[in-house]
Amino acid sequence: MKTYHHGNLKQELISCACRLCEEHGYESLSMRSIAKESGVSQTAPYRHFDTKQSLYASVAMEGFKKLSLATNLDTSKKVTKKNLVEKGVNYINFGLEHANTYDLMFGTAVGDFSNYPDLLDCANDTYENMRLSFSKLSNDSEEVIAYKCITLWSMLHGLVGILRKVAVVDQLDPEQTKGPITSATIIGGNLDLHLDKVITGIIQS
Amino acid sequence: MKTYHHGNLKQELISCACRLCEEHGYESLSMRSIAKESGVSQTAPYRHFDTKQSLYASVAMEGFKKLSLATNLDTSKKVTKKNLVEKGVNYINFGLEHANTYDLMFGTAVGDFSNYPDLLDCANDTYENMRLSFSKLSNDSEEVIAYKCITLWSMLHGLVGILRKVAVVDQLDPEQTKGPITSATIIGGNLDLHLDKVITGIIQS
DNA sequence: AACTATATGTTTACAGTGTCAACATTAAAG
DNA sequence: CTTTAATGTTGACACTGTAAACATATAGTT
Repeated sequence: MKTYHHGNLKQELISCACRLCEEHGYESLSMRSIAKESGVSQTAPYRHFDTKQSLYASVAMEGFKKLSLATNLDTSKKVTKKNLVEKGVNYINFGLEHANTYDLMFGTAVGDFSNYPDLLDCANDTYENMRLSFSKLSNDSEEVIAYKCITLWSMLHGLVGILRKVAVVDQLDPEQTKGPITSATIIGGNLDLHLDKVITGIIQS
Repeated sequence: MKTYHHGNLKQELISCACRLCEEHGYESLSMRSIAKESGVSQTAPYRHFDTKQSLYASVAMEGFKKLSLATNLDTSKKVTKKNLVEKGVNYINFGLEHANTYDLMFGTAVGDFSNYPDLLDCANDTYENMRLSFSKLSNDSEEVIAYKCITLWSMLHGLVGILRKVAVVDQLDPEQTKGPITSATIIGGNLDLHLDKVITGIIQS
């Protein structure tokens, strides 16, 4: 029984877009394709999203929610270095497993987040948990904590980017003549150890 | 005097594409627009680029050449930590000043570099200079050097990404109630100092 | 120098895109 | 129950990537 009004179209469009983005990347995501996928006319999405970018924003927002779910620490309790390393591992894994969504969240496609207050809030939550984590770990001033946050986040974000560029990092030396450490080496067994080192350094800075 | 054959079309298409990419981002770059800009028919570019992606690859390659120019150290001489910090600063500046091109170089738009051997070579050069720089700095094994390269590159790459996300980092706390350190603080006077700390940590690792 | 093959450019065409305007139908508010 | 606002559809426009068929100039061979 098809009704003229869908009833829950916006939500379906978003989850549909999230799925397609996740699977094929946001670049191969079209207003029309999600409309078709949702069994609705080509221009129906425009009743819910002014522009394609604002749909992107919604997908990115879902991404930040998932990222928070996957990485946020319980900051009501005490936070240890081990917790922070765990958080880092989870962040990297999220970035690698949801690579296409991650691109949308940290790329330029969405544009200025301040145009999408809800999205900004979600991104804020992610950052805020990291800030709180550091503040539960030691007695640093807010300046130092902010500094450590940026340093760690950069590190994690960069690692996601570089690890994904297997094409750049591993293929740089396809025959392994110059050194056996590839991104796979770090991804494989040594990620914890690597992050432990890095985070130790940041904490002490 | 318009001749039927352009004479140097491929090069002009590339430099045209580089300029447009630099100015407006690769997403707003079309085969047809660069054709028009070069005063040639819509499909002429297809005599030189099988696909839009292969044009992207050429633009990205130019990017890596420029990146190497801006950041490569003279590895015939001894390399100091100071040199490495300088290299880092230059890398960050390149990433921020050529943000749009940087996206193309490190994003997913080009796809697998191994489809574009010339591009792969250029990316290789960039990495190779970093490898050599570390190897001229100390007597680490190739494993350790590779590890340090990935760590530093991740750090730099991540910093470029996060610093650009002023929307994420600064706007996370627009009113500066929680901490005065913003991306601007690091970009401003403290980038050298920051990189010095980070690189010192990497060298000692 | 004449002829041929190849590289390079043009025209035309097709399917897909974002987005707008005009219209249709339903649910909500009075 | 009537009006209004929300939600959906149809049709259209300008733009995109790219393929096919055709045109012209350049390079190579006799």
